[in-house]
Amino acid sequence: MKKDANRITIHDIASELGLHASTISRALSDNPAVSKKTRELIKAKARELNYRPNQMAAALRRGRSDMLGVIVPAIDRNFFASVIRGIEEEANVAGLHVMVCQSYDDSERERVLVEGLQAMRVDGIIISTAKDGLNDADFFKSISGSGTPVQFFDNMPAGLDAAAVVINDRRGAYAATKHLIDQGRKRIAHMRGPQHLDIYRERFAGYQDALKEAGLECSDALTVDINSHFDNGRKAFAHLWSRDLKPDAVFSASDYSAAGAMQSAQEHGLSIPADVAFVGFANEPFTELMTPSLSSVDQQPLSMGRKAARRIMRRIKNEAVEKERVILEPSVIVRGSSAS
Amino acid sequence: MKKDANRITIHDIASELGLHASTISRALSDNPAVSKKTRELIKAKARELNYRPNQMAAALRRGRSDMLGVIVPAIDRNFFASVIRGIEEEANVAGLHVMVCQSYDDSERERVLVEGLQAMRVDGIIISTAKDGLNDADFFKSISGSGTPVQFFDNMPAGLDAAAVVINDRRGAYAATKHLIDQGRKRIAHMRGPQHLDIYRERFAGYQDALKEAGLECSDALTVDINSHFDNGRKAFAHLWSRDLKPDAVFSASDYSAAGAMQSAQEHGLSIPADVAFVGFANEPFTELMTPSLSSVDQQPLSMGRKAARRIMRRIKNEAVEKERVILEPSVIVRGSSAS
DNA sequence: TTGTAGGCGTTATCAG
DNA sequence: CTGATAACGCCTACAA
Repeated sequence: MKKDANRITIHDIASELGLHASTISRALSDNPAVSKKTRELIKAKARELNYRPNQMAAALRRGRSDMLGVIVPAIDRNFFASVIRGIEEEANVAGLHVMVCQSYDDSERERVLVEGLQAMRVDGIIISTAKDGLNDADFFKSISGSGTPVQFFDNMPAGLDAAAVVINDRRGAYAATKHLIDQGRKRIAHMRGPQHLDIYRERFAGYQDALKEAGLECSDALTVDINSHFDNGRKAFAHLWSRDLKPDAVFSASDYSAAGAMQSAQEHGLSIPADVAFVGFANEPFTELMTPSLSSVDQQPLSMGRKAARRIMRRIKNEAVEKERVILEPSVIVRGSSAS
Repeated sequence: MKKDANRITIHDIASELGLHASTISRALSDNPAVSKKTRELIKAKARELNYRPNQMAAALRRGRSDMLGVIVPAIDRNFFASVIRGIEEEANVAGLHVMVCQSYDDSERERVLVEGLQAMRVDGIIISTAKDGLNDADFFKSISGSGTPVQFFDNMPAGLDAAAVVINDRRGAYAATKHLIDQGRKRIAHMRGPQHLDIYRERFAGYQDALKEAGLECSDALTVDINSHFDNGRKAFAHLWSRDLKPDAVFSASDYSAAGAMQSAQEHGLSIPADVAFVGFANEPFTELMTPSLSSVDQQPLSMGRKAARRIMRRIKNEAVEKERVILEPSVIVRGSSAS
């Protein structure tokens, strides 16, 4: 019975060839000090024995793991999946592995994940923090002070001066609202995300910017709170529509809520976009599949992931602490829900 | 300047307390041999120094990493995201970490990922294989013969006798088709996935089963090949509709293709489900958001993930090689696209 | 060009 | 109950 490949070490190869383990190590890492002949001999034997280098041992010895940890609230949101794809693209060419973890928007779990990744000695952590409002800037300060570089993207704890790649949420919201104004809408409602989070406060502010600029009223009666879920958006629209001041357009800080709202509007017998126009946020793929298709704000997730990866990889190499924020510009994708 | 938490070891704690490293190790792993007093002292000091155990060193020493590797084609398909959630639920209670990787349906990349996970000495690999038809049963045989337990789910290389959790694709397809027949449909088309993959052959077979049972013809003119993408589904329907024999129902092996097909049907001025009814496969969340909402076959992804995790964890503990297949029963979710 | 030795941070086994 | 020691598999000065 052949020995398990997992258990085969450079020593096994060494003894089979009458060489020393250090030579094997050198040959396998293409150290020019070893002669071409023996190197090829060694590589052939390694293949024959189905040898797999033990990454943990190597990592322990070298002091780095060549692993990047990524923490996102949930991988089934296309935004996060795309960011991860961007990260992987960059990391893979640099020979780094990517460990993806989900916080499920639970800050407690998030802490456990961060500590777990640190325990694995990942070379760096890329994270969009949980949106339950319970995460703690101090915790992240202590982490980045602890030797593991942390790179934020999208969402991050308020009041933290750290490396981040974000989009200009305010401008995105402004542009979305402006687009609705340009379509002649006068009573534009906003379904806004949790206001304890920067990104949603910014989106609310951008919405207000556009209204003010156009001299439109910015009434509480046109604002409703949502939590990014479909059913919630449905209820939010019903709520909005039950008030005296009926909107002729809705800008939602979330595609999911916008989708729910659209469905509710249709159930109210409203025609879209004639009676009410809709714009969402995140440009999830399903927005294209709806009838009518849902306009949305694109957040450049791929580019966000690539930039985040590049930046943290630079920091890993330089040991430098670069704290700037990279700010990407979003764009409004106009579809059937807001244009005839 | 405080030492980086990442660099703090049990030796640092030991010297600060005038104890030996082995005592620290025991205390931190709650070994009852150490006195309550010193244990608490040690734990306090560990917290104070912000100590993080080095998982790699521990893994190296113990011979296991407490990590599970998961490889899926893409994480942004809700089916896979849900399976992963199921896996995480089970793994986390057992104290295992989950490393998620994406093959992007590229068998070459998949091999690299498998080897990478082996190099990390993950305790086991859970995988749904790439659908490019280039994966190699022999490769996986050699892997599972190499000491790393491999647990398949959903898709796997043909002709491989290995542990797997799958759904009864044939029954799912049968039930979906039967549902359409029960709605009085006579010319039911099938948009079928790549026939080099077991799962899609099974779905095709289930479709044929239902037709035969009902005495309906199973014509080539009602079959069209798809690749699970939206645009492709669109073209597929246009193609189908350009033929002489027009279908009055479509069963698609993929939700994405079904969605594209529905859009194409609407562009042809057809009314759904009156003129043509649709049923997809996978029960992606967007199916509910469409107008009309798309009927689909649910694959029990959560349960699939949980079962896969439980089974591989059993194998890891027992060192036993259990090769049975677990087969889950799918169910048809009837929505507006196929019922009035 | 190859061999030797030491150590990365833990844990398991022996002693004491 | 605690201390000493060796080993997990690899890498890297340094020596030969």
